[in-house]
Amino acid sequence: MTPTTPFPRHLETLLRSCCAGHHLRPLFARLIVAGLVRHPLALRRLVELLALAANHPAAPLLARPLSHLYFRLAPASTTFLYNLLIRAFSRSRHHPTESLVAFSSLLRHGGRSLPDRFTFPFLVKASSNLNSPFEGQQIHSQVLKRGFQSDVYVVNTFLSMYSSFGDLASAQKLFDSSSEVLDVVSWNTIIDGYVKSGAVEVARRHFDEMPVRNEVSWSAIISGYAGKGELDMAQSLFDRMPVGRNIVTWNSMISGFARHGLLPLARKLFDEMPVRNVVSWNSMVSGYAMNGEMDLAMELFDLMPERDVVSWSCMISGYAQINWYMEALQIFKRMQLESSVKPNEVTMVSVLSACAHLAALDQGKWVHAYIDKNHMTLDDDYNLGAALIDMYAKCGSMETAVELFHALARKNVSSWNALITGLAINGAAHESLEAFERMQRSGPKSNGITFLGVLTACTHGGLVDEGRWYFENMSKVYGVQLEMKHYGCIVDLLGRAGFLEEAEGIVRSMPMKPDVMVLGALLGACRIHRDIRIADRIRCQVLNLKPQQSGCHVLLSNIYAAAGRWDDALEMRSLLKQSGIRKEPGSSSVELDGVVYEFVAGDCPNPEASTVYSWLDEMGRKLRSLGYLPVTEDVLLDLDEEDKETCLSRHSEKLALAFALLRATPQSTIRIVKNLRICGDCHLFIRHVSKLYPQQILVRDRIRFHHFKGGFCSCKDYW
DNA sequence: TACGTTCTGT
Repeated sequence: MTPTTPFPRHLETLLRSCCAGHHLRPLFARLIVAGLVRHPLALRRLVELLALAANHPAAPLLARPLSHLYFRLAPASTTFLYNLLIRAFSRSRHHPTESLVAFSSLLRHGGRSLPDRFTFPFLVKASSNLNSPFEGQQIHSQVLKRGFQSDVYVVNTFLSMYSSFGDLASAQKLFDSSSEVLDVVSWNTIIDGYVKSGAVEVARRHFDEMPVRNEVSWSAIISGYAGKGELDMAQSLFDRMPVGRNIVTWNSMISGFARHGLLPLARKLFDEMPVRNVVSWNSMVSGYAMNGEMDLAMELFDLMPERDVVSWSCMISGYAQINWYMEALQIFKRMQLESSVKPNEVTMVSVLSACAHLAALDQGKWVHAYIDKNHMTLDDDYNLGAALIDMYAKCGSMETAVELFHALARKNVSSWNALITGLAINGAAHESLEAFERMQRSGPKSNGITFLGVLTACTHGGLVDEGRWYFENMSKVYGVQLEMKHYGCIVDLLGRAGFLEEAEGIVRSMPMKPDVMVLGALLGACRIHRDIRIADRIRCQVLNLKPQQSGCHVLLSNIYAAAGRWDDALEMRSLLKQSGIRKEPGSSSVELDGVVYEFVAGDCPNPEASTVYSWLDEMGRKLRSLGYLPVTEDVLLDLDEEDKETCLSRHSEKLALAFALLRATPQSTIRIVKNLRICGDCHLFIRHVSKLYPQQILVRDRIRFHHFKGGFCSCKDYW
């Protein structure tokens, strides 16, 4: 069949007008019936359509059957068509593997068609997307067999591939053995490879040695120094660039300054630069966001002439990082309402994290549906799967989280970690440890975060011996290095269980200086067990901490207050005041019909206030007649008993509970999230309330979950 | 068809 074979006009029109959607299959059927499916015109258009299909939302459904259909026709096709196909799939987020399948089909069935110099770059792109060094090496050996070693395009392609895998040894080997053909792109590629793997000095040696430099060489080495925080060096290279500085070098400098907290310098460059693009704006906005300066970030964001998905993601993750989760979700909402920019995987990870922290299950489910509808993959490098598991776990829907985990095609460390941690915070300590053991047998190697989950499980289950064992064997048996956070966990575990001296011993023998979390865990234990001696002993260390985090000072003050040492308590408070730090106010949130409502202690938003207060008062009376006695010993102000009770009855979690119960249907589950730890009285109160109401009540505090039902709590009153 | 800048979290 040749291009001159007549092709019916109506089929040709159909072929041209067909777009990569569901019409492809019927079109195929008609071509087969007409005996024209191998016609060069049909094949060419077919591959173009496949190329479209590869990025089409329906691609996961279409791409595979279509490509298989295509392979049946393979003997008739040319290298050119194969390359089109390979390129189509190499760009596909969903099926980069199909590229490799197409390649091996070309090798097997290509007949006289052989891979050419254009075949390999696409293949390499696919294998980089797959993060598959093995396939990459296979392809490289094919290249060597077919004598492309003197083609500089092909060489550069593989240099870039090895660099992207972080395999600088192979890259360097190829570089050295290709010295005849190297061009400036080869040099730039290997320089960037070293920069990306953190070896700026090696990159610099190549940079100094290279015969000819272009703008890209300069921006690569500058971004190397800027990214590492060697900003003086970056600046001096930037100042003496012989070829014209371009936007990319300016942007590298801005982001270098910004990500190392030198915001005024970054801003100065940003203001001075002659032309800005969206990346310049994003670098500046993300600099502010990364450093917690969300007001400035927002100010600039609002001024942006155009915003892309990165701009929006910066703002969302920025708010999430300073724990302003409601604001993060609001920005996401704004993104959907006022822009045509589509969220990507990174956006979704940040949004899910915000939903998780707010226990905003309805919104989390919406995001899940969106991810499915847009065929985002759950097991890629962004760990969307882990983010979803984490979201469901933190919303108390552990069953869904577990189902999701099992449904994941590829499970990596993050997915296992999300499962283990999820089970741990939901009080399923044994299941969590079982999951960990399964992971050892048949899963990926565990990392530091895995052990945070394991130790958390032990803490919440009161499994002191197990916790000790895992802590002691973490590095010996599992080869995972102990970090500050693990010390925090073990101190919490031992302290909570009453082994305060042992916990204190660990704090004293730590190889690093204990941080807020570690000392806070010990102080928390002192508070639970009313141990004022240890609190006194570590008081100095606490006061030496950077005062930014008020948590420890507040805890100390509370410990003194609980022991009746009001003077010491006041001293702590005034210390806090002097340094201008404010205690993080207790707040709780609850989601109803997809809307998150937030409550601060003693302050219920109108118009519900009076109903909420009278419900609480009435409930307090009712419960007291059923045996509930307010736990006033945790009230840390110097008040008389009655005032203490009033103070308790306005705690934020009680306000949220009242608000939710007043509106909820009997079938609903009430999810309350508190930013601090639930207090003893609220815990007791809610346990009693759960006897009177059919709804399942979940309270997630800073530490863990409490599932209340029928007068009991899943934590068995141990927390 | 190959090289440089911006966004994830546990």
